[in-house]
Amino acid sequence: MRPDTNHTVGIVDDHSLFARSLEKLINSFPQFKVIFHAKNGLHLQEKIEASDVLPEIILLDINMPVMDGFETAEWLSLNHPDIKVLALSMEDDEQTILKMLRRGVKGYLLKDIHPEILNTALQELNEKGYYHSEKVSETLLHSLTPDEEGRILDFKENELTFIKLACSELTYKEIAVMMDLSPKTIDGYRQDLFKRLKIKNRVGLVIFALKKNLIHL
Amino acid sequence: MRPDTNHTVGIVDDHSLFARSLEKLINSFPQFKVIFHAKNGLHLQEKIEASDVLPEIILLDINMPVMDGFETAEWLSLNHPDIKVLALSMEDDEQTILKMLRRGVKGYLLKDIHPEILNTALQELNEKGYYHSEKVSETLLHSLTPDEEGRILDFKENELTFIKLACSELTYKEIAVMMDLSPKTIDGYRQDLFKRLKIKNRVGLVIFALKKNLIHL
DNA sequence: CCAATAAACAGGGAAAATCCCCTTTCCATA
DNA sequence: TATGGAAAGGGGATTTTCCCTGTTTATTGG
Repeated sequence: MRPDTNHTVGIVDDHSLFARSLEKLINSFPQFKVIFHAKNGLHLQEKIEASDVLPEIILLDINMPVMDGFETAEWLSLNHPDIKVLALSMEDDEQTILKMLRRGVKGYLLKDIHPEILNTALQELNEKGYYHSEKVSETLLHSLTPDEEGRILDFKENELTFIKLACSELTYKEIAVMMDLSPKTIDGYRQDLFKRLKIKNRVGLVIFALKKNLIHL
Repeated sequence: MRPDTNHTVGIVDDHSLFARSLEKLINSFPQFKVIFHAKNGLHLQEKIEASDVLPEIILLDINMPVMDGFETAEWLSLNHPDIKVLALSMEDDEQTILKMLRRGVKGYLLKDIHPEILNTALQELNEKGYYHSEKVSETLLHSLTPDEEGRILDFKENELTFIKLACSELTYKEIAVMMDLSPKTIDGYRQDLFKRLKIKNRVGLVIFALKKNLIHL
């Protein structure tokens, strides 16, 4: 751990006025310093690939043209998994939050930001590696309880991989090979999921997975 | 046709500053008058369902929290098909434009709006019932030519219905019944599409349909 | 520690659905 | 009349789906 000063922050936000005031706010915190702006995901990629000094934290707006927050978060988690992403967004609906969390985002803030909250969030991101507001924790909890149709959405790791693979043109046999399991085991997963999720066939599974953001197109 | 004055316009737009300047601009046109604002789709529903004097035209922002432009357009086309919707959006990518057009939007404007263009658009909406910028016409044309993978995306009506039904939990037999065709004909559609679209199975079709926005979740 | 229980994993077998290649019929229309 | 598309069909291979059984591997309570 290094001294608690001069942690670097990047901002990706479409609304330039808002972004600028954010920057001022952040720079007023002694430990943090904004090192760059980007107005969308593409712009961010360029900036990151150009410079060699990377920010430790990135504030990421979800609503952006060109390359939105979801795509950007995905790219960051793949290419720079060590950068902690704090998502900013107007929407506080469960789906959106889950979508971002699944893409490896480390924190989530609604956009009407109080200085103290932002400060707390940045602090916790640094110290604990994540920040969860009550709203987010609530969502996490909620996602583990039955959905509107009374289905349990708590999947085991293997089930989740199966679902993802089933949402492709792969055959069940091929899925079995990929997961290094017997085709019969795969069939077990399938049958169990169909029953639990009350779906009739593989198309149903694909649709379910998409609706619940278990997979992305 | 009634005299060319005082056509009513509704605005649905998140960015309140922008929306307000839009309103001023529109009210400066002699023939048009803004009768209400809504800050998102839900808000719009309430306003529409409350009042009985409906706008003839609605300017609809695509990027909105809570209930976005796509959903809103869908709702409007189902519940108020006679209201002409002019979509406003930052993004000018083909997919987005097509998505809105498929939802019955009558015109599409990029958001950096020149007063004359807006005026033209409103005029044409009233006179011809639609407004197409060069960009949109271009997109329409483009959508009928082969896609990135060299596939032809020009579907006949029956094929389109088949695709949509195939993206559900229905069986091919059931689809045949619904479309009042022999199962063998359906099988013909299936086989032909698989070949043309270079896909392996029904899941592939679902994914294709979603990517091309032929269906919505 | 051991038995009871649960779970993940694997198999057999059969019916249904999907997938594929090919032919025939019908009909519009150039 | 010829051409081409849409609809319908035959027949067979493959895959999916379903139900039931059995084995192995934790896990937990006594």
